[in-house]
Amino acid sequence: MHTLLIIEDDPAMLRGLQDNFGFKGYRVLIAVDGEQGLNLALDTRPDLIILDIMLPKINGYEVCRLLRKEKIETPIIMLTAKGQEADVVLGLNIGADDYVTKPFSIRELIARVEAFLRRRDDEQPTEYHFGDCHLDVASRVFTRNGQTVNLTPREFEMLCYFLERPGRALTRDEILNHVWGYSTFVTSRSIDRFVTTLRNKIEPDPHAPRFILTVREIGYRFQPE
Amino acid sequence: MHTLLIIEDDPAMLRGLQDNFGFKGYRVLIAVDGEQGLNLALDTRPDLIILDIMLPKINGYEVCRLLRKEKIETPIIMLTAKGQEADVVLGLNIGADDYVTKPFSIRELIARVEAFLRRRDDEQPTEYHFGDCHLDVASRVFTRNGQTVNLTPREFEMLCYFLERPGRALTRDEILNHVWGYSTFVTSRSIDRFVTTLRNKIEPDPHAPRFILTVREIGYRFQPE
DNA sequence: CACAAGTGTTACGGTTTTGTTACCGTTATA
DNA sequence: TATAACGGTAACAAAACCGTAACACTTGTG
Repeated sequence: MHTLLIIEDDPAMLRGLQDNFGFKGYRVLIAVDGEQGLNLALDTRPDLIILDIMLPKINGYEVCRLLRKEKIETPIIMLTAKGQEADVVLGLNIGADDYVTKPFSIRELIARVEAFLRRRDDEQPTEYHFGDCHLDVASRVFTRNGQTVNLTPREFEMLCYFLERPGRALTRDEILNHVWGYSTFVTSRSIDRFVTTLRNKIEPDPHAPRFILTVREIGYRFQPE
Repeated sequence: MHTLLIIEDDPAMLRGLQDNFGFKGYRVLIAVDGEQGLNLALDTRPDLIILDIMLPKINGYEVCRLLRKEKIETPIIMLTAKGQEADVVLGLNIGADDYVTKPFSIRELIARVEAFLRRRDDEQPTEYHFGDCHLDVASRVFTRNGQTVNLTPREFEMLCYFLERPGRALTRDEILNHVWGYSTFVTSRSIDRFVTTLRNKIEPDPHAPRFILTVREIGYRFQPE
């Protein structure tokens, strides 16, 4: 499931977008001003951001610029009012990926959103290989040496999360947020436990891990081949 | 040959559409108000619906919504007058597949219609085999070992849905949306119940399922051979 | 009307999964 | 080397999850 962040202060517009995308099966997060939007984007790392330009507190351009400054590369579609063509150019320079001019057809917006996500999905494969392991996200099947090995839901999510970010040290907080969700009260020690069980299932030698490496004081890092 | 249903009250427009699509070799059904259109759609199950928004008796939005509520997944292309779009369409979860804004070029409309029909034809096989089972979608007949076995409507829809997406883990929400429709309040536990009865009808050993596999926390997966 | 078939909910029970805790070895630091 | 912080892991209790039988409700039919 994809997560969208919509940053928009007009209640009617917001409601419409929220309903339509919700109906389409997206998880929709909303923010009604720039500051809130910025924080939410940083915390939750949505798959795509729909960003109005006219916003209280921090305007859309600024939000966009700050996000890019933080190396957030999430696709951003900006909503511009009619006649702001010059702004469009500005927006694209700032790092937005696309813009849609109000009033727009919801179909068109949905089409563009889906185009981005499809592209992203193509880039982010639904299959991963490492060692003698193979993980198919769509069918949720994990095999090792051709034998399917059962991963529990948590284990599966965690492995996916690692595989999506190979080579990066992931903090326990990041892992918690992505695997457990944004509002749990789970101890970070639980992560360690799951890492152990995961290692038992995927590592050639679980006591001398080769794929899931510990980063002391930080968390873990998935090291491809 | 494909059947089109055109729901449109303006005689001139209707005439034009009817002629053009007739000329292109489609079977064209027409309705001049929402009520008639709705009934015709339910009775005849056309391959695609062209639906005007401004209609006597029941307006286009409502027709669209009611059709979706009845789990009719026929592609619907809506004809909107200029300026009707953003606000109204945004606020409603109507479920149309495409919009064309009047005035439009008939060529464009034809192109879109054909795009939908082509896509649909590519996607939809009408027969499936697995194990000693055979399902014929068109005639709605299911046989096992040559013996026809009665599937209830719900069971049938669900099996079809599984067969259309072999090997993929389907979430309960996806199943609900496709088998029960988009606006029901059916508990996802009901899915489980139907899976049980389906398994009893199609599995060699219902207690150790081979085709309909459980994907914990997610839903089910149909595993071909 | 009685009856049968289909559908959706509920509740029970077995199984799996999950989160915490405690104990222990390892590592960084003074 | 002593100490403290940190991560690995076994064990356990609680929770979540799914299969399924039982029941109630609706609808269609003779």
